[in-house]
Amino acid sequence: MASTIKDVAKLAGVSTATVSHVVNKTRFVSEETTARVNDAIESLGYYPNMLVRGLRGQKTFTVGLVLSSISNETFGLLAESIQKILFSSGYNLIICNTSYDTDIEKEAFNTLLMKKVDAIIAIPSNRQGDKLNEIKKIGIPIVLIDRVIPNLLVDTVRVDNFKGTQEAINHLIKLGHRSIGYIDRKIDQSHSLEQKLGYKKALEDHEVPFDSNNIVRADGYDYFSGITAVKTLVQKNPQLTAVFAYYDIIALGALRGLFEMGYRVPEDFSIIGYDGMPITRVSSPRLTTVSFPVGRIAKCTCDILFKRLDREKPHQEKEKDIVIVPELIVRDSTSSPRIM
Amino acid sequence: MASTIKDVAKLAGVSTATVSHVVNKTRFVSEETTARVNDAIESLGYYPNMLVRGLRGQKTFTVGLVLSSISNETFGLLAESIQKILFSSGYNLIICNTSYDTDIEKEAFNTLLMKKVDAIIAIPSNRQGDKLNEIKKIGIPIVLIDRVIPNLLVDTVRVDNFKGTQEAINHLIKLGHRSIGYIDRKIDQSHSLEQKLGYKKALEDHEVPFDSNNIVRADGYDYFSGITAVKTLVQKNPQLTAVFAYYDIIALGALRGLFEMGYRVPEDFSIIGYDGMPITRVSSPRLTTVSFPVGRIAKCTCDILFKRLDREKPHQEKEKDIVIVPELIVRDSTSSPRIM
DNA sequence: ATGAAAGCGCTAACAG
DNA sequence: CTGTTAGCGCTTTCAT
Repeated sequence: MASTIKDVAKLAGVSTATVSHVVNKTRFVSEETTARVNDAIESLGYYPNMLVRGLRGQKTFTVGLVLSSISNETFGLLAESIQKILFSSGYNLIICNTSYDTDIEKEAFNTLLMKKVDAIIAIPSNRQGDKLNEIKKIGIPIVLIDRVIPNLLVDTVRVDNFKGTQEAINHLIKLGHRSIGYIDRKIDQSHSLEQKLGYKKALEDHEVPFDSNNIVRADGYDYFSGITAVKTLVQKNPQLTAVFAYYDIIALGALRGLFEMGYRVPEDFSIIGYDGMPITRVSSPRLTTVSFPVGRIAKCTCDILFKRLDREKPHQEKEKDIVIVPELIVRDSTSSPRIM
Repeated sequence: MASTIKDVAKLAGVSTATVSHVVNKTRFVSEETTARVNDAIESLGYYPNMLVRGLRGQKTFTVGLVLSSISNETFGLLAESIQKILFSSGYNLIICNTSYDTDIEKEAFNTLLMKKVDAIIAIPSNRQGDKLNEIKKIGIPIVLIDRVIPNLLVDTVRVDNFKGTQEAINHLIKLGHRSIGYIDRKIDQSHSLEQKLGYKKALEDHEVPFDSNNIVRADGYDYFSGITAVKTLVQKNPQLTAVFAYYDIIALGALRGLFEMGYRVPEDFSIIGYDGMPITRVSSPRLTTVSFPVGRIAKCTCDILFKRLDREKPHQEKEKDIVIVPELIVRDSTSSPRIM
């Protein structure tokens, strides 16, 4: 039912070559012929097939994005920023949610390869080294966001989670906290390991002894996991006066958990989250957090991508490793501890 | 650099037909040959080109999704649900954010047509009737979510926003409120008009006079627009004791605005939002709202899609019009008004 | 100023 | 059990 270049050519009484040239303005066609062709296009509802175009001319103008979950507000914002930038340059985005499942993730990469995307952007799990290396060998540009994978040399835009967390903990220590809990990710990822290192460094710098009992792992990535985690933590260590969570949603859960346990925040307990999600402005008290600079990340990522996509020899250049330093956003969930 | 079926055929010493049949298991190939082909595939890193496959066999296994903004948590959740269902059936999703811009929206539809998607899912603005009619004529299945467009007969999965809002207002009236503000959308859309009708009906049923002064429009679709809107509204009408907002984020802004004006919620003022976003569980007080049943919507949408995509004559069947009734979620932002 | 035709990667009908 | 080949929609030389 959808019409093709042939239909247009026939109706306009010209060759397919002429139609092609009218559509792409790629060589001169007389005004009269152009008009006839355009009329035919209009009346047939002809839309050129970009996929076939990519067959000869290489590019498909499609980019794949692989991440765990787009309903995570931060990732949603990031995906949206990237999509907008790409779209305004004529590219489309195929988004694949992996739901934190390594098999789905691998399948996602495979599908994108079969869809012949021009490039892949990923926030992958750390088990995907082999697949990513394979993709790199095939010659598809890849940009990793906020992840570092051992033995994999690809373009990377990452957030300095070490510094981000360090600053957050510094803030707590300066306020007078000495017993600072830490809610960690269920399964280690490069970014969460960086965070933990930042936590340790801040303690060390201020000669606060590190105590592994102050660390718990949240069961999941949602609000309720945060509630459970903070309760476990505080029951184990009643002397804690503050807690850092690796992710805002978990921190908001912790806020709720503490509320349910009868603590007031920030009077009795301080909380810091991580990612600077818009939602943290809405909680009560508003959450102190560390920004995940979505806009800058999207921009850097697309800049790298465009460079790789435009050049003849996209792999001549050395791999980029852009590091973005996040900022501490101090709000109302942190204050000095009460004198006991 | 990416290898093709020819490369594989050459390396395995067979014809391209054989490779194709091995890949698609579409006719018997001897064990030995199969092994040779698979070895070649492996060592070349061959990924079949799905786009070209679609050239002959019709389908591209790609579906387009057009909506205003995927960073809206509700839409993010919806996009994610849809993506997951489609992916598990072998389809990919191209997501286009329109940023509430009609021109971008039109461009998005055009691009999807050129990408030869098998179907389009959209939550469009109400100005897109012509374009959608054109798409329908071309023969691409379309499913509209939560929007009704005049003079356009296509499959639709919609939420009964009339009933949803009616119930919300009923709830307020039963609590004893008589002076109920209404924060409306900046620009009318079918769903917001339905909401307003539900508001009016509830008032009418309880013989509460309708007063157009109780309605304001929020400037934008964000938190801060909610703050401004509620302030305008309350300054104009100090006798109000409750307010309904067409969208949770606006309601959360209203919550903040009232707080800044010195009102306590729900003691001095009741608020109801709309969409049942996860974020509404986190505010303080937790927001009473009307659920937008994302899971059911995604399921229905994909069911319709699969039916259209599987049949030989996908347009024989009559257009579906599925209506989903949302539920009122009563939480802590509503209570009886104080006796003046 | 325009057309004819080869070829991109793949599938499927036909041939053997 | 496997190969040959036409053709899908389009671009791009080459020709006129």
